Amino acid sequence: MPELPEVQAVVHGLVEDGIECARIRSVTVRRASSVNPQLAEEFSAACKGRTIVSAERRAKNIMLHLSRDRVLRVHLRMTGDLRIGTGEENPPFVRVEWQLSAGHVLRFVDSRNLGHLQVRSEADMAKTLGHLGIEPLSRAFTAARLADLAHNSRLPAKLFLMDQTKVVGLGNIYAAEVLFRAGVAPTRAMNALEADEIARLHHAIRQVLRGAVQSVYKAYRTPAGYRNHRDDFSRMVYGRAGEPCQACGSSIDRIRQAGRSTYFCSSCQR
DNA sequence: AGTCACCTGATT
DNA sequence: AATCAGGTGACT
Repeated sequence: MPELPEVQAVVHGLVEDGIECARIRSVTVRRASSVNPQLAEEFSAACKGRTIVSAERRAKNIMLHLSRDRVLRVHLRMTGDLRIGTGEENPPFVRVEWQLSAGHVLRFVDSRNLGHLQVRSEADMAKTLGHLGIEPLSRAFTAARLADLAHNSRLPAKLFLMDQTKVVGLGNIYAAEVLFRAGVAPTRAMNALEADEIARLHHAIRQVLRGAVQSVYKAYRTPAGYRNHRDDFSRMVYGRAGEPCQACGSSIDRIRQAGRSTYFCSSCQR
C-alpha cells in the first residue's frame, strides 16, 4: 500500500523517535511467515544484542543498519507499518516485536500478512536489492536518464512507472497522478514518447513525489500514521472515476492495466 | 506481456 | 456474497 512518500515518512518517524542508537534487547516473532524463508529463531538471534545504527529508505524498503554487519530489511507491501511505542499500546495485527533499550518497543504490524522482513549481511543485502532501478529523487535521475530507460521499454507508461527495476518508489496512486500532471495517457508505449513528453514526465515524477513527502510528513503523527494523508494530499485522478476532471471538466476514466485500476482523463492525457 | 498467488479487512 | 485494496515475484 505505501509508496515512496509513505515509506519515507515511516523512516522519518522512526528516526524522530530515536531508533538510531537503540539496542535490540530481544525479539518476538509472532508470525513466522513474516520472516520466511528465514526461521523465526535465526531471525531473532540475528537481531538480538545488536544496535540499530541507522535507518534509511531504499525504493519502498526500510533498511535498518545494525551493528556488526547486519541489515534488517522491512517491506511493508500493502498494509504493513513499523512504529515505535512505549510498550503500553496493544495494537492489532502485530507480527514482529523488538524490545529496545530505554523501554521502547518497535512493532511491525501487517493485517494482510503480505509484508516481509529479513536480516542479511551488508554484502548479501546489496545483492538482494541489486535489481532495483534508480531513485527518482536522487541527482542521478535526470530527464536524459529517463529517456534512456524509456528508449528500451515498450511497456505502457503506467506499468513502466510502476516497474521497480526502472524507476523505484512509484505505485498505483502516484503513477496515475504523475501521468495526469505530465499529460501522458497511461496506455502509451514508453518508447513511443516524444522528448518533451519524457521531460514532462521527469518533472512530474519529482514534483509529485516531493509534494507527497511533505504532505505525509505532516499527517504522520496521527493514529492512522502514513495512511492519513489521503485526506490531505490532493489527488487529481486516483479514485475519481466518473468525477469531472479538475482541469477540463470531462469525466475521469477508469481502465484496468495488469489487473489493477488506472484512473486518467482521456482529454487531458494523450 | 498478461495473470495469479500471496492474505485479510473494508466496502458495496 | 462479491469485489476491491497504495505491492511484488512467479508463472503461463
